[in-house]
Amino acid sequence: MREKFLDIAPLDDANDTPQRKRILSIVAGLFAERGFQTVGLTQIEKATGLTRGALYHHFSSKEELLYDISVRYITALVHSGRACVETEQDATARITLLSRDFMRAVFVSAPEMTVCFREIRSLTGERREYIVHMHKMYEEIWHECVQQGVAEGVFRQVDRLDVKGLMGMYLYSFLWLKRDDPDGHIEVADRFAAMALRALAA
Amino acid sequence: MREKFLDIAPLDDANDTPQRKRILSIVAGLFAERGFQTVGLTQIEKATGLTRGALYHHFSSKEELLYDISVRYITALVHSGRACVETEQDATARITLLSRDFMRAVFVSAPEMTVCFREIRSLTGERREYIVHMHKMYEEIWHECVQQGVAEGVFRQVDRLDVKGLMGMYLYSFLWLKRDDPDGHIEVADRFAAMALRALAA
DNA sequence: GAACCGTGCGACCGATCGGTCTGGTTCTTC
DNA sequence: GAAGAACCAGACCGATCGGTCGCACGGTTC
Repeated sequence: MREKFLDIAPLDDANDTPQRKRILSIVAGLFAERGFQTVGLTQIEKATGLTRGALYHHFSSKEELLYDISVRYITALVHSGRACVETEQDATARITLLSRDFMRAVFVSAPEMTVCFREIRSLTGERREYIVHMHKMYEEIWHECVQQGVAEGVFRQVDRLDVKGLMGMYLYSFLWLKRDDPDGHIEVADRFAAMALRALAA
Repeated sequence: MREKFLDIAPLDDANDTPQRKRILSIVAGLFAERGFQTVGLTQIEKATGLTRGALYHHFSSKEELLYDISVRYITALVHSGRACVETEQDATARITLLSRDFMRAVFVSAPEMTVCFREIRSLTGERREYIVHMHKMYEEIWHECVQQGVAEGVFRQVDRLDVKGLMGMYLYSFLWLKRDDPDGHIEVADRFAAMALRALAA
């Protein structure tokens, strides 16, 4: 599946300059707060302190900005999700760790996550397909974790619908998670993990 | 709280003509599919078969279209939610009925629900406040149901965070619920109710 | 000092945006 | 038959949209 998307730059971020990163971070905040379509290039100019020419020196289109923000976030999430699965052995511990990892991602990358999940429709063609694909990849990580628990006998019979329910519980958090409490997301993660484990228990 | 918003028309839909309803339904589909900001008046003209003058005869602005779609959906949802609570006696039955009612709303009013939950940011001033207020009202219905279960002793100690988790599980469904299966949402509702009851059980 | 290059400036482009306005037609209701 | 609601046709408004282009500045390299 990956080779299908090889021509969508950038799949690696080796060509990331500090300036590019700075722009992406600022623009992620704008897109998250006001929405991709609402934010005009004039606002981006003001927020970054750069003019149009300078912006188009770093990026080839407004959509590329959106894609770069999204692809960096979702790729990092999938990678850290896989790392969680490899770290822990039994299904219960894996779910707990995945829970913490996701809430941490929501906490530290709230704007990027908001943009990545709410503005997919503004992407077109292969770029959109790839982000959708990565979303599915992440859900797959949870699905496999849950199925492992079923195989171990600690979870009841569970299918994709139950996993959708879990994902919803977690995803919705980007709309209400408090940003001022530096440890709040850990408590949320543990409470949600407890709910998930109760809902899945054999 | 209600009197605060009395000057936002329309709070009752007595002045709803068939044509207004037709326009709102079509536009809800457009907004849900492509987003409020993306859809221009030219597209609305094409989709409704009306010209600009005719549209502005029925509505005073594009934002009013968005508000009318949202307020009708969320008001109906809160009303039917309250009816669910009044119909059933014990907390378990109430949750089960609320679950069915919500999934039915997602099924029959998917575009309106999508618009109401995803395009709030494009509303301004009191209109936005009112829709946000109604969202809280709906969450309050669930919260009270859950607290009743706690008081009855059938649920464990539960707070707002757990309710947020439940709401997320349900809300997310508008993104993946199948529209072709006429009874699919009932199965989803019952499965989700079962998950909720497991997660809340004492 | 000439050539080059990464970076940035800002005027400018055609297209489209939401919204207004004039003028006229058809239909129902009193 | 007067009134008025519903609607059509479409020119027009100022503003803004995403994007392009030619040029300038400061360093490096030869």
